[in-house]
This record gives sequence, structure tokens and C-alpha cells, in this order.
Amino acid sequence: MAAPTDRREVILREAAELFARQGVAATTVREIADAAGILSGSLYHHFASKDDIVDAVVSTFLTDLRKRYDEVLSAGGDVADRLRGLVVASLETVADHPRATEIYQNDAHRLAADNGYPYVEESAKAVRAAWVGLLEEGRATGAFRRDVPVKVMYPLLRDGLWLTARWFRPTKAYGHEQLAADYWRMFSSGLTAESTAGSAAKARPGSAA
Amino acid sequence: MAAPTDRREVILREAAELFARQGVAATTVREIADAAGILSGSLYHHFASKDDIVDAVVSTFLTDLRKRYDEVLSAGGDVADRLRGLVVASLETVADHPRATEIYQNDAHRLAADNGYPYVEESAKAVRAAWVGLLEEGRATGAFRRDVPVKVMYPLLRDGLWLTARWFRPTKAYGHEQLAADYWRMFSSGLTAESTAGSAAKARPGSAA
DNA sequence: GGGTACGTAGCAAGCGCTTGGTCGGGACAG
DNA sequence: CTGTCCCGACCAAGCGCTTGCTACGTACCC
Repeated sequence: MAAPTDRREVILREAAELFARQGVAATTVREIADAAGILSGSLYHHFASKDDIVDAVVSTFLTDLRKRYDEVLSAGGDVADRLRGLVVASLETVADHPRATEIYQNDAHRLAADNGYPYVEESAKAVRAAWVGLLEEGRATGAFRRDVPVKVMYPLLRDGLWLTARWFRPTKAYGHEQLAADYWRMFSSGLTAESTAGSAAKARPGSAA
Repeated sequence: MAAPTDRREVILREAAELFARQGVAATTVREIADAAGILSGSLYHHFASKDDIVDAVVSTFLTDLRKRYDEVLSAGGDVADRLRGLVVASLETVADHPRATEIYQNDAHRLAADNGYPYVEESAKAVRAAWVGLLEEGRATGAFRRDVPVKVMYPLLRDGLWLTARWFRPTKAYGHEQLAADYWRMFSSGLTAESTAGSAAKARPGSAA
């Protein structure tokens, strides 16, 4: 709208918007074409298939995400610093690709279950390895609590972070930086405290399901 | 399979399974009928439409959820106890309706955006009111931290809880009760601690977005 | 013998995608 | 400077198939 650059870019932008709002399966190529200002047949001059459009949106998002994670992990620092880095990197990725994040959250496992999205599952494993690695390191060094399994910690952090794409709309007064700071406040408290509420917290082995 | 009770029950169970796995839009009435052991046309002896099946699954889940929440809120106790009650009630609902929880998480806003699911949006508001009410009460009485807005606290709790339906598979050693206990450990630490990590936490007004 | 629970067959609409053609503008020979 | 050639970007039309759903027939059971 600001810069009517390439038609391909317009298609990708409008498709991501529709995919995020109504889901991939419920979005038709005619809707995408309408939003991009062309006819449905003309889509196939730019993309080989509908799946190809989904692929372009999601893979751009995943590539960017993994690049940020690699930078955080290779930067070093103590465990809490690196974990905080993952939190910030995740929310920055959400800020840059809000629609793609929603699509990935809603349809990732269906894309992975389908035929031709091998890198989706591979990226999911890499992302999981980054988080679980840090959490287990922090548990081993005593930086994090030991009375909650890592297998429970990780999904809580992951879902809380990625689902921000569904509800968070940044304003001038409260942007993604503030959100990251607040999330980190709650995460660090929740991960480090050994026992603050009236529940008998005894150290248990880190195994679940 | 064990007890081939009512065909209607079988249809609902199989439909919920399919809706959760592949999404509502991507599931066809023929798939549902196949899974239930009948032909697609025969579905319409039991249900008026595909939407009617979705409706039956989701509304049962929402009715059960709101009943549990009402019981918790009317039981009384201090703020932390009631909040803990909501956590337990939510995970119990997930345990009883795992597929419906997934469907609701993945497709709720699309159902609400569509035409004929008014109770979905209404239930979402009631659920949100329960959480936000308790969080603000705890913030006012000093039971919970004041340096993170309630509008940020609530989605973190909500998404972390409901998304358990996607990944958590209970075992004999670690069931929903243990999960609820561990979640509450992390929540209570994260909600009450004023500052444990190396971030300058000053009290800020509870406004976001 | 009426009602319930299905099967059978198929319709209208919509799906992703293909095909063949139009049109405008840049490249380039003369 | 002009004519022609070409090619990318798009339109118009429609193909084969699937979708949710319907009309009607039938077996069976109280």
C-alpha cells in the first residue's frame, strides 16, 4: 500500500493476512488473487501452487528465527542471559513476522504431517533443542528450579511466547521491548524460585510423559 | 469400540478427533462418516449440518468449563487459592475434553468470526472476566506483583494452560494433577515475586495495548 | 405398519489448477 | 528513428474433482 513494490510481495503479504485470519485450508486461491488485485489463474505465474505460497511465507519466518537463535546462543553469557536472549529473539521475530507466526502456530503440525514440508519439523526440533538445552543447563548449575520438569517448563514458555502473535498489538507506549521485559520478569521469577506458595515442593526427578 | 453405544456419540467422538488433528475446515463429512462406520448421507439423520457437529462438540466443552469456573469462584478462599482453583479447573477440563480443547484453541476465533456461534464469544468473555478479576484483585491487595500489567499476565497463563491439550499426554506416573501442581508452582512464583533477576523492576501502571 | 436408522445416488457450488490468448514495453537490426 | 520481435504479466474460460447436502428407497424393530 505504501510501496506497491513487486506483485509477488503483495501476493505474499495478502496471503499471509488471509492464512492467519481464516487458516490455510479455508483460504482459497481466488481470495488471495482478489486481495492482490489479479485473477486466480494469474497467481500461477508467480507461484507453482497454493502450497508454494504457504511455503514461501513459513520458510522465510523459520529462517529468520533460526538465525536469531544462533546469534543468541553463540553470543555466550551465563544461562539466564542466554535464555533471556531467546525470549527477546522470539518476540522480535513475532514483531517482524506476526502473520507468519500465527500461521505457524495454527497449522505447523498439519503442515509437518502433510507431505512436503520437511524443514518445518526439522526447525521445530532445532528450536526445541535450543530451549531444552538451556533449561537443562540452568537446572544442572542450580540457576533454575529443580522441582518442575523441563518437559513442563519448555511448553509453558514456548506457548506463552508464540501465542503473543494472536493477541498482542504494540502501541507507542507499550511495544515488543516492554513485552519482552515483562515476560522475562515473570519467567525469571517462575523459573528460579524454589518455593514461594503454600505447596510442599520437594525435589523430584525431571521426567514427564 | 469398547462400547458401541449410540451412533451419535461415536460420530461426535470421531469428528472431534478429526477436527483436532486436521482442523475443522480441512475435515470433510465423508471422513467423519467413514470414521463412524456409515456413509456421508447418513450423517444427516443425526445432525442438521457439519456446523451442527462442531457446535455440539464445542458447546459441551464450554458448558463444562463454565460450570467448573463458577464452582471455583463461588467456593471462596483468598485470591491465590481461587486462582489456583482456576488453574486446576482448566486442566481438569482439558483432561476431560482434550480434543474439544484443541479445536477451541485452533478455531475459536474463526468460529466466533463466522455467523452462528454467539455463545463462543460470550463464553470467552466470561472466562476472561474470571481470570482478569482475580488477577486485579490480587494486584490490589498486594498478593500479586504490580510491575507487570494484568493484560500481559492473563494471556500468558491462558495460553500456557490451554495449549497443554496440544502436547501433554498423561501417564500413570505424571498425570493432570501433577501437571496442575507444577504449573501452579511456576505461576505463583512468577506472579508474586517482585524482582528476582537482574532487571530494574519499577512499579508501572497496569496498562498495555 | 409406522418410525428409526441407515444406504444409494446424485446435485449445485466451489475447489486448485491449466490452457490459450492479449497486451504493453524493452531490445535490437536496418 | 522505425519496424519487428519477444517475453513477462496478466485475463478469460473452463477442466476434473471434491465439497456439503438432499431426495428417496429399504431393512428392521417394537
